[in-house]
Amino acid sequence: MKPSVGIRDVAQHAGVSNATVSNVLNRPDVVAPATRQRVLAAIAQLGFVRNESARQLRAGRSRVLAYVVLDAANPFFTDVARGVEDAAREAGFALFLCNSASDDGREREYLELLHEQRVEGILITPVDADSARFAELVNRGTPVVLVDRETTDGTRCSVAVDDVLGGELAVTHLIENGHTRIAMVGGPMSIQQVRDRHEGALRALANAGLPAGALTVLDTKGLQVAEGRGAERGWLACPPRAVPRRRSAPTTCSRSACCSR
Amino acid sequence: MKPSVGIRDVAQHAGVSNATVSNVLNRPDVVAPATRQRVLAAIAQLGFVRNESARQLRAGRSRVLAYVVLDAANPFFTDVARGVEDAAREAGFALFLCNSASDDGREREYLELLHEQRVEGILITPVDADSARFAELVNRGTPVVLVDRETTDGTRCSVAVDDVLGGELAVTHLIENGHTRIAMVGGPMSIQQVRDRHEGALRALANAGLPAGALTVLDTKGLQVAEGRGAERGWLACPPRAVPRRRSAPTTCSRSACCSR
DNA sequence: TTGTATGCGTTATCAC
DNA sequence: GTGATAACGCATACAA
Repeated sequence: MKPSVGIRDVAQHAGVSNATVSNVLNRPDVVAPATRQRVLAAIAQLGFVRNESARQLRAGRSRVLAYVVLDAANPFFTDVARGVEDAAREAGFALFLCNSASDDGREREYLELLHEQRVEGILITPVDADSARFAELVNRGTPVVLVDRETTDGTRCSVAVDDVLGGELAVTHLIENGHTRIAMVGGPMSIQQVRDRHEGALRALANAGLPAGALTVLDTKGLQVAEGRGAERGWLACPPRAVPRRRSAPTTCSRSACCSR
Repeated sequence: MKPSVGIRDVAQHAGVSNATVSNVLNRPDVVAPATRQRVLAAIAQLGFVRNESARQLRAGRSRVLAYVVLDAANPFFTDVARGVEDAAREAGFALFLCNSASDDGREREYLELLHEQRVEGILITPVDADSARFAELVNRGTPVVLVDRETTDGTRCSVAVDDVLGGELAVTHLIENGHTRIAMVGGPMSIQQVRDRHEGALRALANAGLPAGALTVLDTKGLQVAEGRGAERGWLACPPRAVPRRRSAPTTCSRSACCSR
């Protein structure tokens, strides 16, 4: 266990000042190529690793985002997480995943932790979208985005799949292929997303001038009667790939009807 | 966006010194109940949230662990993650989940980030268990535990399911119930875990004095031929519940043969 | 029991 | 292009 090598050690080893080392770390272009090489060599040789705590304390920023998922075992959320991660990476941010496991206490603890860590932003699929907790964070200056959830007053940032549009697209597709007797398999209707898809399906029928009776709804009550882990966790196997982008232009998901979340 | 309220603001608002505030935060027992209440009130009123960067910089510790999973969408890993999280919580640590997505580059980036963050310990199911990366971390003083993987020289810490024992238990169970013609459905044999289970199955037969021929192996080549997301991700649906504890006393998993990882 | 003073490792502002 | 130096916010001896 090496006695933590700092920026000063590197500086000394390279025969420069600590400021120069900091510069090759943060603004490599401002330091002479020769010295830069020397410093980089010293860094490699000493195995220096920048202390983020100190950096963050001084610099203010953290280059870290967090996504608090409702259930790390739900494929929907892991898919979204994957997309979030990709986007974060591209923007030069790292992503920490936290699993509230649908537990309000855990969620609170994680948000507190993330707040203390001063992460740059938080994505969350909350246990309760209307929780007062988010206001505090936002007031402190930490952006919070609700994922696949909305506050009832619609006052907070959120991204979500447009399930109405999803249902509409699916049924429109069938209609365009000449089908006139269509079944919607899904449920239970107590789930907002399922209701939305149903609404979309009906809208598609209306658009095509078909009677509402053309749609047979098969309520699977999936979440209640299915057995095994899936049911326990509140989902059934399904492979949606689309990841929501922003509120104003929701991504459509042609398979939206397959996933409970 | 409030102008970040610090420990000094709290102190002033409570009419005490910053040291006292720090004490009620870290050693509440050492400060007089009256002042403690006053400080706590000030904290609540001002909405003070301790800056972990500063705390960590000064204190050295971070109270954060990390688990780098190979595939956040694989139920096996989410199950393990859940167990890790529970244990971490109980010990007063928070857990950050990172998803390498079986990508060596991502894994490297996350380890670097975690190193910079000076997390207290790292659990990881690595892309390559023999990677030289772990030595660096361990040298620096960050404990690293391999999950469900081992180095070929067995030199590094690891926790893993004892698949040999799993296979043995499963087949022994069948034998004890009077079965003599047994089939093992699983594969491909190129996977270490599958081979281990097979070995365990054979051992069970031997123990019972049955010929090896009593076991029919049905190699499903699951990971290669299965279609859809599961295959893509390298797993098939399965519900193991057991979580490995420590190396010396591996948890048995009666369903171990159902999950590829 | 509480206050004063110092330093953690880094970044940023200046002179040089 | 580079070096000295002052914060950042908190924890902790040590003094009061």
